[in-house]
Amino acid sequence: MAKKPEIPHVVVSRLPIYLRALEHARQEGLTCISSQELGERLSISSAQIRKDLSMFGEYGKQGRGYPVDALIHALRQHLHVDRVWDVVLVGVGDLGHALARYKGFAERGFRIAMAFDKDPAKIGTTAGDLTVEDIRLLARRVQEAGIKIGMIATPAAAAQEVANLLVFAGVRAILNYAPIHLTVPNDVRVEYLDPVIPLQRMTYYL
Amino acid sequence: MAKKPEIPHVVVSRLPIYLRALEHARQEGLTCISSQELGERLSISSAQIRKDLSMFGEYGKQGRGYPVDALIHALRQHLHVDRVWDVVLVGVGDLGHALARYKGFAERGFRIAMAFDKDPAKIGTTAGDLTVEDIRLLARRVQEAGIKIGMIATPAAAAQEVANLLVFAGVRAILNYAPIHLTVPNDVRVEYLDPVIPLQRMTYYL
DNA sequence: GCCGGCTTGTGCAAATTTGCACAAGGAGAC
DNA sequence: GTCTCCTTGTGCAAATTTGCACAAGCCGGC
Repeated sequence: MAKKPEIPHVVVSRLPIYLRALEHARQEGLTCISSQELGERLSISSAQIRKDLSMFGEYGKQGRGYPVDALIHALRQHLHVDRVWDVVLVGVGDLGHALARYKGFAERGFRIAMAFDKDPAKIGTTAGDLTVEDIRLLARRVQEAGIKIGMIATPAAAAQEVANLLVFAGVRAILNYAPIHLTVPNDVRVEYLDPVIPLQRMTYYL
Repeated sequence: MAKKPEIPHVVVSRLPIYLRALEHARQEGLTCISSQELGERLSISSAQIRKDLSMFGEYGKQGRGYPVDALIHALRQHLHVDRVWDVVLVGVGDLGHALARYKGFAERGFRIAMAFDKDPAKIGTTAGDLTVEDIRLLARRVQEAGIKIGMIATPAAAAQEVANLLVFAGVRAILNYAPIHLTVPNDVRVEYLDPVIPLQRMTYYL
């Protein structure tokens, strides 16, 4: 299943956006949606959407558009979110707490299964419905649970070290809230969510 | 000052990343850094970095690299973060609180100047060092203060309405944490920070 | 002053990504 | 059944983005 060569990453990166929009459309009661309608909702050209979706199969019906339910199902399969992924959270400050309590993860296929911190004052306290554990236990706990996804919500100074630990524990995908670039092995993916970066991208145009 | 035609957005979008890395380098005491060194730190090719930077002027010195201080200064100017931007926060739930208390904004040129919510139970309470105000006062307050940047941390259902309100109040750049695409006029920029999107981008490869 | 070692800035080519435009095909009206 | 309307999937061309490779240039050592 060599996927990278087949599907360019730009396309993959748009799929979750399509999925989210389709789920909104379904909630509105739509059963079928055209690439044009979807494109207008997302400010993406309809040709782009058709070409992207055609890489995974012919889900559309000429004259009607795409059946919403079937397409949601197909996208979930391709994105591997037709299951629930356990996630490990590291760093339980303000942001970590907000993440632990955020309902949006569970609704869309992710479950924060464990939370770690290195501050003794935090260990043993609760975050959402989790008990914060000692980061020294992370490797074993994550390994045993087979968790593949980590979220880093620590200060920048600790982030690289935490990343190393996560990789060591078997994590293959990291969502990094800390404002720093992480260096990881090639087979580990990182996505960044430093809020200042998008702000600075916008001020360029102001 | 027609900037869009001159500098492609892909380039602009990398500048804040460079800036952040340069600030880290400076903290380490580096006064000069080569495109290769910077590229290795960011997993970006050195040619890419040289080409990006060359669009703004010739800051580099052959044989040595780029002077860190001068380049930071120049990037800040081009990104318009050589000043402090006031930001208005809408939605003071868990996430909104975390944002209001986050120190990283102030350190890098942004100040959350006001916070609004529509829940009467929250209005008047504090978030960080702000007092939460009634969203019905938003338009006037934001307009008077001349605030151009907004952050939306409300549930998805309210986000579009809030965006409309912000635009009406004169906001020209929106950072949207709600998991929904926003439709705004062409001269308004939006950046998205729904954490589930990057997670789903990564599970494709797991 | 001259030489060797690095690094920049950039012309050019390759690769990737987007968008146009249309043949093919399904659905409903009558 | 036939006709009309609408939308998909895609070949091809255009536009954008990346990367190579090298001349030009600065620095420190001798």
